[in-house]
Amino acid sequence: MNAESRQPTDFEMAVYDAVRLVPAGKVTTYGKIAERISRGTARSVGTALAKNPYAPEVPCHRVVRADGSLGGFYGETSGPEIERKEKMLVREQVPFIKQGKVDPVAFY
DNA sequence: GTTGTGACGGGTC
DNA sequence: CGACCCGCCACAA
Repeated sequence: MNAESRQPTDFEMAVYDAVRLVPAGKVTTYGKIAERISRGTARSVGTALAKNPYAPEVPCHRVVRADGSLGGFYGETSGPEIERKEKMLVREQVPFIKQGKVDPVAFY
């Protein structure tokens, strides 16, 4: 195994586990994940997902920011990956207020 | 133990 | 609306 890759910590495992519980057609926020696992905050959750070694096994694309913006995808805060993320959500019938913004009613 | 970084959140201007 | 600032927690060097 490469020295660059490391094993996920208990906190990160808890984050990935919580994200897996998010059903298709719904989204959740980084803060909600933090509250659900009762560990850390949106910051730490975002950092953990950024390293997400379980993608796409873990539907990290269903995790968005509290303001409805998509946040990031595959370590990219913007770019073609983000557009792909939005496409995936639309494909799962997730309601959008406008391009790049998810409807808060879809928050799980 | 200290410092810097990050896919955040809320508040202020 | 956007831009800016501060606080928050977890992690690596």
